[in-house]
Amino acid sequence: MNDHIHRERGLEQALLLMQKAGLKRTKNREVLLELLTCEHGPFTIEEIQKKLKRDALDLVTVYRCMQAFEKASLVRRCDFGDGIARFEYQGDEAHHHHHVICIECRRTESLEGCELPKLESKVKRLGYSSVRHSLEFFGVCKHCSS
Amino acid sequence: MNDHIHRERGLEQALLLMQKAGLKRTKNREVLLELLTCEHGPFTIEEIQKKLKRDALDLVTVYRCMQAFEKASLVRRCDFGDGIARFEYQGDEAHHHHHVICIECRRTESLEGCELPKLESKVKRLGYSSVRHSLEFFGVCKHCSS
DNA sequence: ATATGTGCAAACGTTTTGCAACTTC
DNA sequence: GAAGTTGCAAAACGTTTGCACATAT
Repeated sequence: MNDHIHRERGLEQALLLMQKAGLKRTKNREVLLELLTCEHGPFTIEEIQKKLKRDALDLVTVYRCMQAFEKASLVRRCDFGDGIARFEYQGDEAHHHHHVICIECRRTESLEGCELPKLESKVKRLGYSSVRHSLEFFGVCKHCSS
Repeated sequence: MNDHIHRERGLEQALLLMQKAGLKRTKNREVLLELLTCEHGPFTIEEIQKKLKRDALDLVTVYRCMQAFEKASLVRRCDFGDGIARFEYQGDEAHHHHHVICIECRRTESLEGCELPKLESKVKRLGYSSVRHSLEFFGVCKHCSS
């Protein structure tokens, strides 16, 4: 189906971006990028490893690949304030967005849109370069408050 | 001087709030609150302990007090994405604000103002309760970019 | 007198590092 | 064959927990 073809495209594109960044194409990285381009959520390192249990990647390998992917801007690191890093595929269009995190069950949703250019330019006026920001919402979701 | 008197006031008020929250007034907590009401920045646990070296608080004690203070809303926990918790005094007026963090030297500045009520209400419409958000800016500061 | 706070040591969970073997280009 | 990647074991890091002793109300 169309959907299936899109996924293949996404993966091929990711692999291309990866090689353009000087990273070698290995089986491990193929499997990792396949997962990340197909499933959306931000995942912890452990979640990623568990989802790939058939391929039995070492945890350390997942860590190192995520670091490499992050440096290559293939992946975005999300910090939800619980001391566990999460990663999310980030194609060529940056597609900047934020998340809502339930402080009880840690379920997450994506939030489209984000209008805070004022603060951003304030920061630049303060003399900072390479400015980026992270905005996360925390709350108790429907499932947990009932 | 006036400034000095203000500080005393701040500390007395903090101690009052602390006791109102059911926490006992101990020498350790006095010293901690004195530091937190006088100096502004968000501090890591280790920074706090080092600044109080004369009083030689155990690291664990600092951890536990900060937890207690956070629960009592005396202190705000800041997560700057480097896996190290930071704490900042937060008087009775919540005085909501954000920070700019230099991604090289970790120096921080406070940012007044914050207009993102739209996203906040979007989150509430999604069914979340007790919604809070954290917004942090990251960049390379003047000192580091030269 | 009771509940709360403290210091020390030891554990915890996530992440990083060292190194020898292996794979990609 | 040179550079980069992997798995394993071990370390590092910030943080939390258990427990006996001390202190505040």
